[in-house]
Formats: sequence, C-alpha cells, structure tokens
Amino acid sequence: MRPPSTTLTGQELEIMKIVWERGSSTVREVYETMLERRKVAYTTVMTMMKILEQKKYLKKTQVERAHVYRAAQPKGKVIGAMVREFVNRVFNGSAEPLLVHLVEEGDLTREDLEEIARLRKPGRHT
Amino acid sequence: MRPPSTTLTGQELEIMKIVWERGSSTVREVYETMLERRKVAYTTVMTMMKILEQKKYLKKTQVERAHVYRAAQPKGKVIGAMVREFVNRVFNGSAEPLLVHLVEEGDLTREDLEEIARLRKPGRHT
DNA sequence: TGTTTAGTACTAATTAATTAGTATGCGACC
DNA sequence: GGTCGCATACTAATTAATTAGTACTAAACA
Repeated sequence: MRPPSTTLTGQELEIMKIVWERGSSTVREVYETMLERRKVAYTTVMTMMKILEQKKYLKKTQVERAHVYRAAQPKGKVIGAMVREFVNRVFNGSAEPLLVHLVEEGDLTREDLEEIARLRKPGRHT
Repeated sequence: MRPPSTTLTGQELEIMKIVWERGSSTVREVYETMLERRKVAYTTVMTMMKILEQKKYLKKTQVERAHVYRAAQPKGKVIGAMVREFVNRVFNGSAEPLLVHLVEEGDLTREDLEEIARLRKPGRHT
C-alpha cells in the first residue's frame, strides 16, 4: 500500500555518507562514527547496512570474520537522483524555483551564482 | 522511536499544492483534483486533510454542511522549510553543492543562473 | 582449555505514513 | 415521509522505516 522510497531515506543516507567518505567500512566502523553523533545500537547499524545491500546501495565482501562494505553506486549518481526526485516532487520538475528559494533565503550569494555560471561556461561558448 | 517528518510528506504535499492553488477547498474538491492523477478514496483525502489540520498546515471553517480548508501557512514558507531541510540532510547545510548538481544535470542553464543573479542584485550594489 | 570478545543471523517491536471501510447524520428530492 | 446523496467521525489495516534484542559462532587470550 505504501510505496517504498525510491531514494535513500534519512538514516540510510547517514550511513551511505560515512561509507562514501571512508571508501570501505565494516559495520563497526560505521557504528563508531555514528556514535559520535547519536546513540545507536550496533545491530541497528548492521540491519540498516543489510537493507542497503539488498537495495543495491552497498556491496559486501568477506574479509576475515567481518563483512566489509563498499558503495555499489557512486555518490554523485545517488545524490543526483535524490536531487532530481526532490525537484520533481516539490517543484514539479523545474529547478528554477528551487534556485529562487535558495537565493531568497540567503543560502547562495550572487558570487556563488556567478562562479557556478563560469563552471557552466568553461571558457567561451555555452 | 521513529521520529515524525518535520516537513510535509509526499502525499501531504500533493494535497497542500492543490489547496494553495485553489485558495480554499473542500475535501471533495481536493478529491476530484487528485482523481485526475490517480485512484484514491474520498475518505483517504479526508483523513489526510484532517492530519494536515492537526499539523497546522490547514485551517478549517464550517460552511454549510462541509468543512472548507485553507492553508494555514504560506506556500513560500513551507516550501522554503522543505528546501532547507533537504539541504541540511543531503548537503550538510551548504547550498552550493546542490547548485552544482542542478547545473551538471542540465536542469539549469547559464541563462537561468544569470537571471537569478540579477534578481539578487536588483539594480546596482550587492 | 575455558572464557571473554567480536562478529553475524534471526527475530521482533514500534511508529509514521498511507489507505480506506463502516457508521451516522442531515438536507434534498420524489 | 422515505430514500438518496454527500458530508463527517470513527476505526482499522497495511507497509516502510527504524530500532534493537537474543542466539549462535569463532577467534583471541589468559
């Protein structure tokens, strides 16, 4: 009845961020990192990582006794999909109103915009 | 255990969009509009709108036999909060990487950026 | 060797989100 | 006046997301 999320959910993203950052991680390493921010059980992290593996966001390999997880998809691709999903859901697919929001709330300065515009136009043409 | 969403959830947003668009709406009007997109039960819409009222996104007034709902908060404010929450969650609060994504995926053209930059700089100074 | 340690597997509980059925009331219409 | 349509109230079921406990296993070590 309730459709599963098509992108990473909140806690899933937290874990993926850590794995992307570290390159590869055991459950324990992710667990320790998460503990720095909030209280969480080791098995909770393990369960989440197993789910992420089922969802094809993580790959695991056996190393000694432990599972070592690595990202199955590059960060840019996954985050990009999240951005697209957000733009679709909230702004019906058009990015420009999102940009207006960012600017109006002062999250972006004119300098930011111009810098990005240069990126888009590496030297001369469009 | 599982914290409630601090922003509008998917279906809640769908309903709010309709109410913002229409100014005010009965359950039936929202229901009819939603039916154009997908199958949904009248009572489902009603339940959602009641929840939205509890969450202070909608206000209701009795008109004749029916409840007439209006937005309790302006669209810009609510959407702005969603944008902020997204930027916080996905990009740790910095909007610039989001912008890079939008540009790289071709959702924004250089022209869009420059146009917005002008907005930010209404005539002369910063 | 026996015990502590660190790992996974399995199980399960809770909650928000989503969806919708059933009951009930009231006004309109025949 | 009876019935039909439309409104709400109340109830409930399902599922994804989140959290974590318990059992079991094997390595490490004293």
